[in-house]
Amino acid sequence: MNATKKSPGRGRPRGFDPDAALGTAMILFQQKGYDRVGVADIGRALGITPPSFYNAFGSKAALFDKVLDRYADGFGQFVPDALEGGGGAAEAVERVLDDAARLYARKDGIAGCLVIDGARGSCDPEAVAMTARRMEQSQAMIAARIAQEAPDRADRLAGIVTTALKGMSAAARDGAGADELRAFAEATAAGFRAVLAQKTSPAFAGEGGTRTAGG
Amino acid sequence: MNATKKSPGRGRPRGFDPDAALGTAMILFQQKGYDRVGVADIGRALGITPPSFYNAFGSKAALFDKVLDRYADGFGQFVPDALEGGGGAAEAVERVLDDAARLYARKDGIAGCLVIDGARGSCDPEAVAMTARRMEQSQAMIAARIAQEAPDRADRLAGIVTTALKGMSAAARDGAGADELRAFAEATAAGFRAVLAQKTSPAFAGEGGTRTAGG
DNA sequence: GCATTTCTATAGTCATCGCTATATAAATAC
DNA sequence: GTATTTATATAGCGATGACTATAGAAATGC
Repeated sequence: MNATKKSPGRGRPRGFDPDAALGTAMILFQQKGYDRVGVADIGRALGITPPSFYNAFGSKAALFDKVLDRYADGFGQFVPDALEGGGGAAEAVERVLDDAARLYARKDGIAGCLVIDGARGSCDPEAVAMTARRMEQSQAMIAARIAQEAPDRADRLAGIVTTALKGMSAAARDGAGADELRAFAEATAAGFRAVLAQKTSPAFAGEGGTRTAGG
Repeated sequence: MNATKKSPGRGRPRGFDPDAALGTAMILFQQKGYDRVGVADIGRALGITPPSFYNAFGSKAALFDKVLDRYADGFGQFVPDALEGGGGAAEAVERVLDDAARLYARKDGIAGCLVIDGARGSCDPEAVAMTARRMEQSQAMIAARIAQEAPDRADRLAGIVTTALKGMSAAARDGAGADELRAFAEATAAGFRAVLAQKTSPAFAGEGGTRTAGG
């Protein structure tokens, strides 16, 4: 069942380190996205051939799943860290956005968030579902923090934050620099603070906004 | 050179309408994204076979290019329309964001923006470049409007708007409803207004922000 | 040494996809 | 009518990608 198990002693030992391979694969997935990384690419980067790959990881999708776990425990940890940093919900959200601005900016060919954009538009529905599940978890964490101050609007307010993160991830992948991302984070944080301070807003009151709805 | 030309009279007439086919293809590309739409899918939807497809459009990428043009003249027209609607730059941007919130919400299986996400993560660099070019044009339009009030910060402020649009497009594709998108648009518009009102902000003053930069 | 276990390399399978070679059908020009 | 032009259908090409069948190499247990 469990792939990437440690070699227990008997049999020919592995010619590569599966744990280090996860890091290599993560870089590839972040640089190119799920579909554009082939098993042959990974094999070339690791110096192994397909049978070794499948013996260690089971499938490309299973490797991606493990990479996502590793990503959540490492790079993605900035979200819970920022949320738990003290202050009010507005300060917590501001930290999340500001950290994302710094972390999403391109560095060594890597930009944006693997969970948000690693499988966006992918032809493999399995990979898409894997990222979607993680994204829901992140949004739930953000909502839980906001719920401490605005329990009835927590989901809606958390949606604002995750939508902002998606925008920053896409913009970073499209070439936006750290300064540009920080400007967006600052604006969004200010907007979030304003919306949080409102008791209710037109957008929270159901369908009728200030403008007429078009076709 | 010019594909999708009108049949001038001589020769066997077309068994389908290339102009209507553009609309069908646009729907497919919006629903599934560039990579997940095969030439066979389009042929099936149009009731034609590959030779007819290639005779009419030249290639899948060329068809996508035409679809993007049609999209910009139709659906995408809301951006210049909203920008020219009068009022200040803040009001113009608010209209852009609010219209995007309404238009990006899922309807008949279509969500988000074809230019922003139609070829995101695609394996075909040609398709990616086509969307990137259009995105730059849209950002330039937004920047031109903002430059009427803040010429020295127009590009940076326009980047805030396009990043917000990318977030809304991604969120819509991920399942966000119109209400959720409108809440984000409202927050972003408020934040944009606040940043626009500032003479300068930390994010515009170069590298040093309010928080220490980490690795 | 010998059997067992595990990993590895070569080579290839199978499906998919963008695209095309060939021949045929349906229109106009004369 | 015949020639010309254009679009069509059948069938298949060439490349790619995920994955595997087979056999051989390198470790341990006895």
